[in-house]
Amino acid sequence: MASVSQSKTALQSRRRLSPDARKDEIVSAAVALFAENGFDGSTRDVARGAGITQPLLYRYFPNKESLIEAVYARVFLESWNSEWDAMLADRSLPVRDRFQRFYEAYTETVFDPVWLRLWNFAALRDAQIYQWYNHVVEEQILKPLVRERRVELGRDQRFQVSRADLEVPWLLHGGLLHHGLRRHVLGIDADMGREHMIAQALNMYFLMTEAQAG
Amino acid sequence: MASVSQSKTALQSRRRLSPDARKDEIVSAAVALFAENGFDGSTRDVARGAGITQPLLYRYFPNKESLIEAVYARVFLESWNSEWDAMLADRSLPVRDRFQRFYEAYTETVFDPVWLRLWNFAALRDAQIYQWYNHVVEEQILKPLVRERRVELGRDQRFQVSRADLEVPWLLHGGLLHHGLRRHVLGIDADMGREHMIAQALNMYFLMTEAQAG
DNA sequence: GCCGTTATTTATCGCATGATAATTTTCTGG
DNA sequence: CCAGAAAATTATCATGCGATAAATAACGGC
Repeated sequence: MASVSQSKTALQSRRRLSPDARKDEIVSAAVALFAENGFDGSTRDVARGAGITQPLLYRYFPNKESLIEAVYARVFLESWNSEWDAMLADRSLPVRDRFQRFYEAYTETVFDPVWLRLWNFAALRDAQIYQWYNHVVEEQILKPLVRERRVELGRDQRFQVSRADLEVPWLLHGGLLHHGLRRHVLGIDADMGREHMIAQALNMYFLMTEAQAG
Repeated sequence: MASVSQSKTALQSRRRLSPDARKDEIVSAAVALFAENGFDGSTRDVARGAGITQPLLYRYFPNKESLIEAVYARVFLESWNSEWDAMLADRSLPVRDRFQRFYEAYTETVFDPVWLRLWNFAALRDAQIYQWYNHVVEEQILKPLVRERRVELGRDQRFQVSRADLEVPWLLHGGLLHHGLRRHVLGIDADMGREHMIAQALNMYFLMTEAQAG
């Protein structure tokens, strides 16, 4: 019955992919499953999602932990868009506009339920990745915000950005992230308020820095 | 060997507690374990923490899910301190002072690693408890903030507090919670900045409402 | 078109899990 | 002080888990 064997091929996906392609599919399945069920999701369910048998997974990852690390890499390491750096540095626009645009793009990535859930699961099980990503946020987003705002206000730029300078930016950045989770868990409709929430956060920062300057 | 039986009694805790007391001990053990390992922590580990055997747990809870619900009740339902309502309503103090005090007390409870971790675990597995608690925060904290601030500014109090009025309060409240998690996961030292962070958040709200008023 | 490399599957292990039934032990009321 | 209610333990089951070894089958190069 060649037809059976063919329909079988058609149904249970093509076998014998290149190692790289197979690995990618496994990671994709793991991302989806772990985002839903947390990192305690089983390797059998990952395999089912990838359309393969469970032991094959162990040809590509020596153990479950290394699969989890691959998920981290896919979702967190690769989530930073290199265009964003240019956006934040573009002094042809006012700081407020730059960061409004940036945060609209950034939250489009970061408010994705998959990203949000994995982020929270990861924070609860692995302090290291949380620490690393917070460092990235601080260096790539919050410190540039403080610096660019100083430039705009014509203030002395010789001083480094201090811990105290970052308190308010962290408060607002955290508030936005919290809003993302809230709106996902509560099922808040579509985009209602995302841009506006960002605008409010920036409003407060600009009001605050203005008050300090004057 | 009566002495052996006695030392045994001393070591492995007294048997035959009253049902209520035993139940409380089980829930306490579950709170500690689930906060650390998430709700996938095993019933055997809960039992070990409570100093009992695992099947006994099933005399007090028909299944694991009902134990989890008991943990929710212990940590979330019972976490609201009734004195707080009085604090927020006490018009002998300026709104800013009232909420500064309140948030210092509130974050003392809510920045407890056990509370923070369980809260995040719960949000990821059970939208309902998250929804319920967010409603409590909105009704008990954020709406009172908006209303009392209106009174202080002598503005029209006939209008209900709208979704838009709550955007900024939510942003700041979320920012504070985020700060709590951050400081726990990153192991930030002691109380450094907690009061100051609260003051900053309130500063921004008051600046914002002042600007809108003027 | 076969042949060997290797991607993939089948079979299986040891262990941990949630849950149940039967047994034992402890405390209390008469 | 002892009898019985019930608190607690021991023994056990079925299932699901991460992981490994052996068998099979698909594809590329000659």
